[in-house]
Amino acid sequence: MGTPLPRDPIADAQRNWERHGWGDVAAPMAAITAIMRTQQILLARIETVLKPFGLTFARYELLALLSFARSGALPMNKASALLQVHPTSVTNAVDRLEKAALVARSPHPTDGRTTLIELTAEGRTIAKKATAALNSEVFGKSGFGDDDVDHLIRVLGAFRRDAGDFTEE
Amino acid sequence: MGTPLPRDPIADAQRNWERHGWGDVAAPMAAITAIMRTQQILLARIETVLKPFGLTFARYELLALLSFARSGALPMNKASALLQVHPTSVTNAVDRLEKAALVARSPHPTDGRTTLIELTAEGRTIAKKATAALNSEVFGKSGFGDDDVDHLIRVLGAFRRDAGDFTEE
DNA sequence: GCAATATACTAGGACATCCAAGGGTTTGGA
DNA sequence: TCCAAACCCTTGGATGTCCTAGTATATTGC
Repeated sequence: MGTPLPRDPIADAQRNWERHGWGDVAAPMAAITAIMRTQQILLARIETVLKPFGLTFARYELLALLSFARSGALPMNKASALLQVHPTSVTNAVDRLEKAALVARSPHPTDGRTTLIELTAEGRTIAKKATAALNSEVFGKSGFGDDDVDHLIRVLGAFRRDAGDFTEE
Repeated sequence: MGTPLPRDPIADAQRNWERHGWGDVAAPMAAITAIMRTQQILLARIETVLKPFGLTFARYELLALLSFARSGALPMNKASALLQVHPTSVTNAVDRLEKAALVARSPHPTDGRTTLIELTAEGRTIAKKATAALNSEVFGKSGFGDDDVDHLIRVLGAFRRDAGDFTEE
């Protein structure tokens, strides 16, 4: 946080790994560490853009997901699966979004265990505005070249598939 | 969390973006979302490997950093800068590592504002063992091909530089 | 049909991250 | 010299993530 470092700390770490005889895994270590740090930077940008809307990334993701659902509503367990987060994280996000009147809980018509989450009118409006802001301020200014974007999607997609996120494609 | 999805949720999101007329930023959105999810998967793997050592990734990073320091000690603000996290996060990590007797705080010899963090003998031992475990269980099995690793390092390195992480190189 | 198993959500706890503020130490300009 | 500004660390608060249990509802199998 703060001023730029004179040198890339991850490149330094990679050199340290090599110097200690772990040259065979130094590069993957550096790549993985770079992914962790890049995520941190991107998350900070996203949170900055969402803050004026009273949203965090976790809450925005849920809103965006709901806004694309055919019926406009989803069971919590479905949201948990699609967002790939723990069910309790969804409960947490829904609690806060409900308090902000952006979503509403309703009982599932046939399964008493299930709770449906539904966008309110205001939730839909906020979702649309927040998406527009993210598109113009973050996704539209990622700094990645088109080729790099394609490469990232392909490589990370294969990684996620191998990790068990999904099966097809 | 749990069973694989039948389809890639990020690819679905990308299609939704395109369907709503945001085709110009759909690909970067997908790439960024993939980075977020990949980080989540990698972090989970890392935490699993570190758990037997009583470490989290944040604490491990600090131990590893100290183990490469010439003097074996670093000021907290230096650690904060190199790890690229908020100073309070370092305070938090040091508190817990100190409680586990893996590091020790000591006053800076000439600057009364600064606190030095130093590895204990046990801290050094644990750091070495944890590094070996991560090397064999995570970095050595990343699933990324050599070319992909090089590409990630290069592309994410440029991104981090542009984001202001560091200057040279 | 009823008990055993499985599923869905929530409550409580451990950790991590950041921000805002506060108290102590140094530095630097008037 | 001396006080304001800058710097360093810690505390307290808000969020998010996960895990472990616990409660309620469904489904399955005998």
